[in-house]
Amino acid sequence: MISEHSLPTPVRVRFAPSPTGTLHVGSARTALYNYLFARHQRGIFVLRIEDTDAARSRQEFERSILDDLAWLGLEWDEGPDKGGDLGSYRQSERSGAGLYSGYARRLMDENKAYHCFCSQERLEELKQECLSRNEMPQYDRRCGDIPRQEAEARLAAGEPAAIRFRVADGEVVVDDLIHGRTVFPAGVIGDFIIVRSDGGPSYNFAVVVDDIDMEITHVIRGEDHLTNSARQLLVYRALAQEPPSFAHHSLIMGPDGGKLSKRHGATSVGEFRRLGYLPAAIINYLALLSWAPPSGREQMSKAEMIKDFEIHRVARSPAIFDLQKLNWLNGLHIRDLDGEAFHKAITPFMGRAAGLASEGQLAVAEKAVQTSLVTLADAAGQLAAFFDQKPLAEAEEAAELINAASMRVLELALARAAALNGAAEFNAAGAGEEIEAARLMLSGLKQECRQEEIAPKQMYRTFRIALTGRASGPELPFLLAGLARETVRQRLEAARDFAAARLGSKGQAG
RNA sequence: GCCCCCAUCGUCUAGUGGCCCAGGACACCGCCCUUUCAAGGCGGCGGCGGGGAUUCGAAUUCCCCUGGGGGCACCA
Repeated sequence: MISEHSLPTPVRVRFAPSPTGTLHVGSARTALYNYLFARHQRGIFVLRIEDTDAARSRQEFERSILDDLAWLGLEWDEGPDKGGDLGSYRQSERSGAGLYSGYARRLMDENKAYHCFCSQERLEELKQECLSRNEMPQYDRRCGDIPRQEAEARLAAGEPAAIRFRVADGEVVVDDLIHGRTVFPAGVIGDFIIVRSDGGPSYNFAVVVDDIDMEITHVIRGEDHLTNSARQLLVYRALAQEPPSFAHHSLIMGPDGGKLSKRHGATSVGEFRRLGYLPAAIINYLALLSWAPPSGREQMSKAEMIKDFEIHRVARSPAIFDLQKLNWLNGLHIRDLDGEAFHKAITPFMGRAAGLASEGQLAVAEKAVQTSLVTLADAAGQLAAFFDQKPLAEAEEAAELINAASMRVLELALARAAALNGAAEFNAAGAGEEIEAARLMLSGLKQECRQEEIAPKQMYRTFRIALTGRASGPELPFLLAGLARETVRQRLEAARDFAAARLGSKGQAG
């Protein structure tokens, strides 16, 4: 038994997205598992861009994928923007440098690959034939026995040709770190293309060459690649190279059990970012989607995940994406942020509040919402009380102000409000003290009301409605500290006058 | 259709033959705390897909069925 610590080769893993779209949460999870595995083993995490599909690849997608990965905190050690000793990390550049052709020539020379001149149309017919015979579609090897000289001649004459890998009979065993041993009969695989007729390497070929050149030791990717792994294993064998270890994790499903797609809501990292999710919560949730540490802990920091992550503990079955649990974790991580970090995180979501408010007011508002947010984007709604007072005449709740007790509360409150500092008069550093002062003022007022036999509940409710025109919102001490002293006075007076007017007319009518 | 993978509460999971008439978390419901809404605390509801076999004993091993997922490109 060899212990992990005595493994001679340093672990090298890679995340290899193709820049044909933005970073999906499924891909992000693949990246995360690679990252956690690498960091746990003190290995190297490589980022490689698989852009051999020139028609679909776009520069802007590459940039956005890099952005999202960085935002998630999955730093890579080698990559297209960072460089590294083992070559270019963009397949298009590697192809341009001729890195694949040498390997392809070698396979040709050893008769392990051959030129295929079949047309797209013939291939399509072949597929339909197989299907109609209830067989797994595969190439019939028509070009497999064309003599080398004849092939060269046709090539020289300008006939387009792809290069196919000759799949030998037998079986292919994928030894998987998560699934264990799975066996594919080679017969069902069929000779696959390794070099397209345009000269570019196909996926299954480029990946193997890159992984060899980049000395990748472990390939961690989604289960949708299981059959690709079988093909790639064949290429390693043909090239007489030691293959890496494989691990295929399950895929993420939508709530209805089907493939996770846009109709289920947000699916890309960028969308979650804009919706107000914290990167810490996203990677925490994604990790939990099919992995659990021995401790059973749910909320974890990145460092804790790195410490505990072990690939063999990743579950084998598909996992359904559960937004509610992500929401729960997001709330926990928001609450865990210290003042400065929360300020940084929430600022982009403060909307017009940021421009409207003083530094002191902003500081109070932030303290007021941090304990109750699910997403950062929820802040705007919760902050409305600070900035949009519903006119009392329009507020249904204002009816509760029209009675003697409420009037009395407003009088007493008005008398004490003068002693308060409003947020216009202090800065962020003083926010805590002012909130405390507001708390004190409220408890004094409560005592006073008690003596006059007014229930605290009524006092608080009256106060709240008078200040905001609403029955719910941030805690009163925050509201009091967060509004300018002058605003507090005006609103209390307006409420008193409002109530007095209705009470008076009511009296006259009766 | 063929090949491969998977199968514990609604959801994510713990569980590697006896510690499990199955534990935790989210969600849901109730109670408590409380100036509102949250948060927090406490409690409740709820599951080993079915059938065989092995065994003194099976969620755990094997087989079959069923169900779900993935793959079957000159896409990655």
